[in-house]
Amino acid sequence: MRKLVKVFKALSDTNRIRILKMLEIRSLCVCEIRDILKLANSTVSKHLSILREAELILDNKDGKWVNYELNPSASEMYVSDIAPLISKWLPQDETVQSDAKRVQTVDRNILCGT
Amino acid sequence: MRKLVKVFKALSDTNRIRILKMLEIRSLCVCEIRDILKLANSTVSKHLSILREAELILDNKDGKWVNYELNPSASEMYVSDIAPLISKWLPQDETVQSDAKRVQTVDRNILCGT
DNA sequence: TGCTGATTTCGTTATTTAGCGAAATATAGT
DNA sequence: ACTATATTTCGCTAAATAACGAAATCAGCA
Repeated sequence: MRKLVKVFKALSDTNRIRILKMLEIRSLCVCEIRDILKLANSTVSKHLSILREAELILDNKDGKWVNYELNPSASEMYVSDIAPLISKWLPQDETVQSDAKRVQTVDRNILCGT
Repeated sequence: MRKLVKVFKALSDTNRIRILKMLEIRSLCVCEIRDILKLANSTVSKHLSILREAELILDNKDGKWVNYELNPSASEMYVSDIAPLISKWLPQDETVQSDAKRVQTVDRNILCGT
């Protein structure tokens, strides 16, 4: 029960839903997400830790970057069960669609180091 | 998106999950739920209004009682999509099981009027 | 080692939420 | 109309949450 509620809490925030939808496209680092969501780094990092605590995503260190990706383990709920539902319930959400475009073009090497 | 987040928020509370699981068994009034959850009437009423706002449940007036039931409309997410997932993710949760027993025996005519 | 840059943690603030009891509302029966 | 009772609304408090900036951490590189 505790786990279930933790997952739903993780899902009950617009920015975290946007992050999950973006990670469906490809894995991203904190500063790429920060640039798209227009939030402070620390805020994005907190959202990511909430999603990680709920075991919805994984983090992979790659040098100075941390790549976040959807948790692919079959035993986890999100990818197998929830993600299709969110897609079903969010048909053509404008924000999600514009985020998706940004994900295609965003480049961590240009973004960061500001 | 707003609707989606509202549904997840409604689902991200242990007492509200318990209420939904109980309503899968039969419709209940506020005081029956209050007796099982051991919360104040006003608190239960608030939880029910959150679930109703998310369109997960419906209320039917029946004299002085208000019967709450799962929203059966096929277009609504909970019954068709979420409820099966919760059942899958909450196999044999102790609290849910003991709530289910209480639902069988609880009687509004005895409970209320204290 | 020391520097730079990406990320996380810490401390703070404003908002939201869960809970309660008391007061208000609504309905059934006298 | 009056009373009893089920439910909702209101006002409040305590705890949780989202956001930020500053400070700390961590990895690569000179």
